[in-house]
Amino acid sequence: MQNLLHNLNPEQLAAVTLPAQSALILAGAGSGKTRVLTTRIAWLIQTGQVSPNGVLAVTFTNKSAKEMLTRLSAMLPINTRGMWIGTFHGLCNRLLRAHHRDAGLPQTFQILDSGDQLAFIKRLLKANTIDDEKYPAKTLMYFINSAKEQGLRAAQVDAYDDFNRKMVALYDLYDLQCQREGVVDFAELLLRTYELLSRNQPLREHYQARFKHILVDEFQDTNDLQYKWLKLMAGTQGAVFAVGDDDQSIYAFRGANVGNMSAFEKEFRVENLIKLEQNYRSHGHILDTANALIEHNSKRLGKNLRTDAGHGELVRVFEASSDIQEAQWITEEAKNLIRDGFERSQIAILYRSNAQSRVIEHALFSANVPYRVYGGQRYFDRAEVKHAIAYLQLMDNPHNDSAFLRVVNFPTRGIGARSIEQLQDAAKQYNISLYAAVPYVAGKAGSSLGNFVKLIEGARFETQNLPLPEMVQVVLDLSTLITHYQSEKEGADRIENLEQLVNAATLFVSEEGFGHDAPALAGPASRPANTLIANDQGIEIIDADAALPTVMSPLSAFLSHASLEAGDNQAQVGQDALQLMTVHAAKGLEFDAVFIGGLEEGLFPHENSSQEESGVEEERRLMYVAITRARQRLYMTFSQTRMLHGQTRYNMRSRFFDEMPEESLKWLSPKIQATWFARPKSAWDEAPESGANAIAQQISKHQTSTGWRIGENVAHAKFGEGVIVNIEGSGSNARAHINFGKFGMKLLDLSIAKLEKC
DNA sequence: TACGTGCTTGTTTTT
DNA sequence: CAAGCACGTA
Repeated sequence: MQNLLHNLNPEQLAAVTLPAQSALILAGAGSGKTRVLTTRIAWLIQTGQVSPNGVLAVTFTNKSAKEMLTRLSAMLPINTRGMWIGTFHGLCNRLLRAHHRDAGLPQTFQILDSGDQLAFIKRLLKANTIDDEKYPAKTLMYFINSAKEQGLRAAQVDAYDDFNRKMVALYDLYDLQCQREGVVDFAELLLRTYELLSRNQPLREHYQARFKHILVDEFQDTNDLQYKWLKLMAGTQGAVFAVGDDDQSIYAFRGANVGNMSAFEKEFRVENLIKLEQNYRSHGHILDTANALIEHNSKRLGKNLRTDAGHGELVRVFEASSDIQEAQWITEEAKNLIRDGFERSQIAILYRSNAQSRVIEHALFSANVPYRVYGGQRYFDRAEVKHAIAYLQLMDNPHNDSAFLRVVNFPTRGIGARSIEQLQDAAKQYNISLYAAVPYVAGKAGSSLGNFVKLIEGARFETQNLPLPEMVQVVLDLSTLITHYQSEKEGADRIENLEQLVNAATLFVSEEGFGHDAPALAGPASRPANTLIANDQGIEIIDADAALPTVMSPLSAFLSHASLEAGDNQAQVGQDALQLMTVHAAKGLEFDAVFIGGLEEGLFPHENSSQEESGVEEERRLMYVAITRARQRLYMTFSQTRMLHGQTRYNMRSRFFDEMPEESLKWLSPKIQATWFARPKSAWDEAPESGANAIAQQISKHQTSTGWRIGENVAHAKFGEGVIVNIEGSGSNARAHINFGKFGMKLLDLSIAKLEKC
C-alpha cells in the first residue's frame, strides 16, 4: 500500500483514500486524473473494502478502458480480465447478452454503428415511401438518437407540431423494425439496459448489491441517459466516484450535459468535492494563457491550474497572410523544432476542422516532413471489411436485413433491383425478414435468392465446430469476396484488409479469452455454468459475469467488437512523424510542442457555434483543451485570408486573443499588420503561391475607386472591428460587405457608415 | 451492371 | 475546392 500511495500529492491522496461515499473529483487538464482513478480502484481492493468484481468502472472510449486495465494490472497482482471495466456501451452489451430474454432481445442481437443506422433509416423511409426531402434521414437519425439519449421512447416524446408528430411516428416505426431484425443502435444499448433494470427489480437489486463502488471517467461528457443509468446502478447504497473537468466538456453538441456535474453533487449528496489543480504537464505561460481564457466562461464550477514547472517560454503567436503561408510557416517552424532536438511524434498540429488539414499536409509533404493524420477511416469501416462482416452477421442472425442487402448481390450473383423489390414486398406482406421471405419469391429470382440462402446456411453448417479465425477464413472463401477483388484493378489493398480480418479474429480470441476449444456457436446449454441467483419470484438470474465467453458465442462477441470498437484510426501510433489532428481528437493527449492553427473568427470559434453564448463557451473550452495539450512550447496562428468551400474568406483574428494575457504572448508578426497587400510586390517573396498574388492585385483595384479595399481592417462605432470582405458599386454608391466577427456580416453604405481605418 | 456526369454540400465525433 | 451521391446512359 505504501507503494500504491506514494508519490501522490495531498489532493490526489485525499481523493484516492476517500471513504465509501459518492464523491466528485474536479480534475484539471494534466492533473493526474487517470492515475487517481486507477489508484483508487487498486486501493479499494488492496485494503479489502471491495473485491475486484464489486467494482464497476465506466469510461467513454475503449482506449481509456484499456489504459485503466493496463495500469491496474501493473499495480495489483490480480487478473483484471474478469473485472467490470469498460465503456458504457461495452458494459451494456455484456448485460444485454446475459439477460437477453428479459430484455426482449434475441441472443444474437447485433449492433448498428452510425453508418449502419443511417442506411437503416434510409431504407425505412424508402420502404414507407416517405419524402426524404421533407424528412431527411439524417434529421430523423438525430431525432431518434437524442430522444433515446434523454431516455425517451416514441410514446414519451412530446410532439407539438405536425413535423414532430411525423418524426415520432417514424421513431416508433424504426424501433419496431429494429426489433424485427434483431438489431440495436448505440443509444439503444443504453436505453434497453436502463429499461431492463428499471422494470426488473430482482435484477436491479442484484447488480446494485454487487457494485458497491462505481467509478466514472470523463464525467462531464455523460448525457442524460448515462446519468440516469448511473443513478439506477448505484441505487441508494452504491458509492459513485465521478472524475471530470467541466472546463473540458466539448461534446455538448452530441448530447453531453455538463449540468450532470452539479446535478450529481446535489442528488448524490456529495460531501467530498476535491479539486485537482496541480498540473504536471505544462509550463507557466501556457497554463496562465489557458487559465485566463477559460475565466471568460460564465458557467464554471471554478478551478485554476497551477504548476511548479516555472514560467517557461512565452506562447508564440503568428499572423499569416494566407492559409498557405500559415501552413508553410508552421512547416518551417516544425523543422526548426526537429533540428533543435524535438521528437517528431512530440509535435502536434491541431485545428478546429478537418478541412484545414489539407493545406498543412500539402506544405509538409512538399517539405518532406513526415506526418500522420489522425481520424481517417477505421478498419472495421472499410467497405470490404463491412462486406465480410455482413456474411458473418447473416450466419449469426439471418434476420438482419441490413447485412442481407449489403451482400445479397455482392459479389454479383444476378440478384438485381427487381428481385429485391419482389422480396421486399413478400417480407412486408408477411411481416418477416428478407431472409425469411426468400421462399415466398417464385421464379428465377426465387432460385437465385434461394442459392444465396443456401450459401449462408452452408457456411453456417461448415463452420459450426470451427474456432473463430478458421470460421472467418471459410467465410472469406465461400463468399468469393477475395476472388472478386482479385479481378479488380485496385483490389490488392482490399484483399490485404480482408486477410487481416483473420488476424483480427485470432487476436480477439486470445485477448478476450475464448479458448480454442470453445464451440463456435455456443448455445445456452453448452456454456459454462454461470452464477445462478434464486430470488423471491423464483426467477433464475444468470449473472452477466464479466468474461465474455460466459455470455456470448465467439462469433457474436467478435461482431459486437467490430461494431463497438471500429479499430484504430490512428495508423501507426508512435511513429516518428508529426501528429495532425482536430482539437477534439487531441483531448487526453499531450505533446512537447503544439501548433494551433486557424485562430480566426468564424473558424475558431466556429461560426455555427457563435449564435448562442453556450456555443461560444463550448468553443472556448475547446480552445482551453487545445492550449493545455502543450508541455513546453505552444504556437497559435491565424491568417488574413483563407480558402474555404472554393472561395477566399477574410476573417478577423479570433476573439480568444483578446482573452489571453498579453504578458504570456509573444507576437512573432506585427499585431496589426496594417497593409500587407499594399506593400510592393517584392514583399511577396514569402508567399510563393501565385494565387495569393492574383488576389492581392484584384484587391488593390478597388482601392483607388472607393478609398477602401477588400481585406482592410475597419472599426465601426456599434459593431467594433471588422474586415471588408467585398465591395460593390463605386464612388458614392459603393457598399461594402464587412465581417464584424461576432456581429456577423453587414452590408454598409461606404458613404454613410462612419468607418475608421484601423 | 458498370461507369460517367452533374449536383449538392460542407464543425467537432465515441460508441 | 473536392467528396460523396443520385441519376442517367452504354
